[in-house]
Amino acid sequence: MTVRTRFAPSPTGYLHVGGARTALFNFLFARRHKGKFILRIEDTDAARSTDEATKAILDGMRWLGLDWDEGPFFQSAMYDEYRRRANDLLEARLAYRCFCTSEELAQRRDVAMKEGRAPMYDGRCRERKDSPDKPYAVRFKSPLTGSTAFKDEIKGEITFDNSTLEDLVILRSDATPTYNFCVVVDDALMGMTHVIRGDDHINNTPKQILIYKALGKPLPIFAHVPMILGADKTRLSKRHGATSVMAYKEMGLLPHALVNYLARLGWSSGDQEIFSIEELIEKFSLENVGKSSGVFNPEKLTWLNQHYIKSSPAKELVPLFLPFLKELGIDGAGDERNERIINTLKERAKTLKEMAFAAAFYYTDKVEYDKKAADKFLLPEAVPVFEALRLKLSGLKVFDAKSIETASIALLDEKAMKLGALAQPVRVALTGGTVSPGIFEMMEAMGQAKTIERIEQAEAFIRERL
RNA sequence: GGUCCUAUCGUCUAGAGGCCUAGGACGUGGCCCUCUCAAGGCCAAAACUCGGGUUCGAAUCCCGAUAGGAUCACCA
Repeated sequence: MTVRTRFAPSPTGYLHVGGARTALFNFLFARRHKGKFILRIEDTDAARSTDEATKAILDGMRWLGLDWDEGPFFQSAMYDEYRRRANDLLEARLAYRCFCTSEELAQRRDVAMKEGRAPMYDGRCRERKDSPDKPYAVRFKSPLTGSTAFKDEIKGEITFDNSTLEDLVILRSDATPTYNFCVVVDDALMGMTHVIRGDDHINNTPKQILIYKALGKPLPIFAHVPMILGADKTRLSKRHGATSVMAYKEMGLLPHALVNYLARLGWSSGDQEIFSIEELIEKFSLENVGKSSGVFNPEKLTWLNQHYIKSSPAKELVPLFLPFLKELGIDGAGDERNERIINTLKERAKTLKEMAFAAAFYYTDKVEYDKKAADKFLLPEAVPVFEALRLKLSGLKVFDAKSIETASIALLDEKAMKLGALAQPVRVALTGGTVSPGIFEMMEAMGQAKTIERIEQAEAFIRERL
């Protein structure tokens, strides 16, 4: 039997990191077993579901590279099917009509809570023979005795006493189906072999198993993935910083960095930290998913991002980098220096956004000098050095880091200077500040004409200040 | 409150009864390298929640306590 997994978000907001990890695990598991990964949108809550949310989720999935093989399917398009199945259960007396109103139910719940009892539906409509001409909901008839157990692929054997399971509503009084029913009908009809989802669904599982049985459908294998927590060990939320997948895109993260991070949050393969997507697919297994919840750690994510920026060819980084440059008002598209520029910055940028920020000086016409930097390094005694350097540089036929370095060292020898005495003033002349890539590689990336022009500008600046 | 799940460095984790003086990674501190900043290299501090069993032997198995978390809708 070919493996079929699914990711089934409800379109009530953006794709958050928890959902993304669930999607990733489903994706990896399906790919690992050469199966299918299906996307299904659970939009049975008409009031809270939006098209924007659906689009945001799809965008997030695509950005992460979690390609689905079938779907997206929408539950809202399958209402007739759910109703048909609910009626089948009604006819088979595996479900019944409940005429209690929401108000009555709420009131009984309050009383139960007050008296310290479990706020469960008391089943009073279970054996009703009359059928008043009133609106009704359809309730699933849950067994009163015995227990329901399943073997979770991650958590192991889990058992529930049926007496703790209530008769849940499967069709509301407006004839719309409810979640626990839809999931089962869909997963059964779509032939899911593995249901991999957050462990907040563990408590729903026995109810769903009972419905599978009532429907006469085979059970899938269940795997409940632990939650992702914030630094204070409570459920991850906006309080803990960005939770939206796309927010990480905007911060300048590489999608694979997030994928790698998410994969390692709750899953491991020995001591390995860095995984290509192929390795993830090859090595992923449910048995290596941990049982306990994990804290989302932005620092480690950043480290991975830095790692991938560092090790990606500049060529691949260019198209990802340009939009961030654009945000700074710089259109770098088509600049043939882009790859060289990125190469000078790759090792010192944690994010693409940071990289764009650090790269801005390469593209501007004139640098603005940082006050402190200029005061310290753009001094009169630098002028003759700048002039000499300029002369050397303009004589270079090949303007690469190596030649520039050779020429510069020669100059230092002539002037009996140390490199340190040259580097900082040049750095300020070229970038306006005191922090930058190494000056030789930087000059190469900047280009001969522009480098010389900047040194001239610095000389002019110093003269003006005299 | 009922039910369910979980418990190794601050964090992510390795660990499938002796290979554990508990390993790796992020972060932190120190040193080295060095034209600034990074990157890199080396070193360091840092954990088996507690209590009972089982066993010749337990981080690993069992029970209990404690602590966290999840869930209890005509939401998904």
